[in-house]
Amino acid sequence: MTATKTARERARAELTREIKDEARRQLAEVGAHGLSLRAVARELGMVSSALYRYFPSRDRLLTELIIDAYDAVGEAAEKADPGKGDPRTRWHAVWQATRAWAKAHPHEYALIYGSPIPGYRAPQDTIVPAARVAQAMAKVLLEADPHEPAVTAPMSAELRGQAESLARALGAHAPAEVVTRLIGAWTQLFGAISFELFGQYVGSVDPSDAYFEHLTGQMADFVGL
Amino acid sequence: MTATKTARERARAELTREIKDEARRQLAEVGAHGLSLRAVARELGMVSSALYRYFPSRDRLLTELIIDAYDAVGEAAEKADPGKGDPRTRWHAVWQATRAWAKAHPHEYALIYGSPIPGYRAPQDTIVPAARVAQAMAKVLLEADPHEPAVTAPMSAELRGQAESLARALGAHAPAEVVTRLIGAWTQLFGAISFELFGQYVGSVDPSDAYFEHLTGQMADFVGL
DNA sequence: CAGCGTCAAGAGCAGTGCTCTCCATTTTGT
DNA sequence: ACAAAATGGAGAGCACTGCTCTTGACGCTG
Repeated sequence: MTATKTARERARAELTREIKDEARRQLAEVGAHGLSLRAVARELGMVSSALYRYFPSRDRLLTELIIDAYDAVGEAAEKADPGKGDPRTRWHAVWQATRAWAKAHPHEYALIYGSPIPGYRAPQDTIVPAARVAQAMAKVLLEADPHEPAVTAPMSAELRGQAESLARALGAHAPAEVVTRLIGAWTQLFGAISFELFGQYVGSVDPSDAYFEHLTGQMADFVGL
Repeated sequence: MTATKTARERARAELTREIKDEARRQLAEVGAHGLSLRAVARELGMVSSALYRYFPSRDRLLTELIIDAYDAVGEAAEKADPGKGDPRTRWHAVWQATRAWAKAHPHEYALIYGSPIPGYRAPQDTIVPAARVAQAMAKVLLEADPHEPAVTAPMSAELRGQAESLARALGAHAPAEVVTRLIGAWTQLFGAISFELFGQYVGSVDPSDAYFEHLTGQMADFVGL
C-alpha cells in the first residue's frame, strides 16, 4: 500500500533486478541461445531452483529482457531527437541513435528484431514498447508537415483503411500516402540494421557507415521530408 | 572416378540426404531452437552417435540447412522471373515469389534471415547462394536500363567505391546511384518479409498482403523502374 | 507468540550435444 | 584371393540443460 514496502518486497524487487542484470550480462556474452538459468543462478550464488520463484520459466525471463530491450532502444531513439529544429537533422539523429544502440547491444537487438526464439509467441506486453522507435520517427515527420510525394501509386481500400486507423492510433491525422511511406521507412531502418548486424552486408556494403548515412537521407526523401 | 560410385558412397549420399530431409521436417515443426540430433536419429531408426559420422556437429547440420534454404529461396526468385516482358511485372513476380517462399517456409526463412544462431558465424559457404535473390532483382533492373533517379543525394567516395565494385561483381556497369538504390530495395524486401513473419506488423499492417503489394510498386519506383 | 506465507536448498527426472570404445562390414592393395 | 585398412553403426558415458517436488528455515502479520 504505502510507498515503503515490506522488507520482503524490497528484497524481492532487488533480486529480480539483479537476476535480469546478470541475465543481460550473459546475454551479451553467449547470446540468447546460450543463456542458461543455472549459470545465472550460479553467478548470483544461489541455486537454480530458487530462480523459479522469480521467473516461472526461461522463456518468461527472455520475454522480460525483450520488453526491456524495446524500451531501451525506444528511449535511445526518443532522446536522440532534439525535438525542434531542422526536420532532416532530427530524422538523422533518430536513425543514427537507433543504429548505434543496436551495434552496442547486438544480442539484445537480435532478441527483439531477430527470429522469435520461444514457441512463436509475440507476447501482448511487447507491442506497446515495440512501437516507440516508430513513434519517434512519426513525431519528426508529422511535426514537419511533409509534402505529399510526387508520384503516388493507387492504394487498395484495405490498405487505406489500415493506414488511416494507424494514423488515428498515432494521434495525428496524416494522409494515408504519408503513413504508408512512414511504414516503409520504419521497415527500412530495421531491415538495414538487421542486414548489417546479421552479416548480410558482408561482401557488399561493408563497412556500412557510409551506406547507412546515404540511406538515411534517401528515406528522408522517400517520406517527403 | 566413374559415375557409378561404390555401394557405400551411394548409401552415404542417400543417408545424408535423408538426415537433412528429416531435420528440415523437424525444423518446420519445432524451429531451429528445438531441433534435436537425437530426435532426428530416433526418427530415422538409428542411434544418435551414428549421426556424427555424417555431420560433425549440430551447428554444421544447421549450416547445411542454411545453404539449402538460401538456394531454395534464390531458385524461387529466379524461376518467378519470366526473363522478358514488362520490367515492373518481372519485378513484381520476383518480390511476390520471395515473400511466398518465406511464408511457406517460415522456420527456414528465420534460419537464414533471422538472428544468426550459433556462435555468430556467417560461414563463407553461404555468401554465394545468399546473393541469388539480390541477383535476380538486379537482373530485372539492369535489363531495363533504369532512368537515373530524379533527386540524387551526394555520395561519399567510400560508398561510391563499394557500389562500383559491387556493380563489377554483378557483371554489369551501372551507375553507383542505381546500385545503392538496388541495395535499398533488397534491404526493404527482406526487411518487410522479416517484419511480417516476425510479428512486427501485428497491430499496424496486418494482414500485410495489400501493403506488400503497395510496397513492391513503391520500391520499383525507388530504383527507377 | 503462534501460524501462515515466502523462499532457498537439494535431490531428481528427462532430455540434450558430444566423445569414446568396440565390433561388423565393406573397400582396397598386393 | 586374401589380408590390411577404411568405414559406419551401436552402446555406454560425460557434462550440461530446464524444470519439478519436497524439505526445512525464515520473516511477516493477526
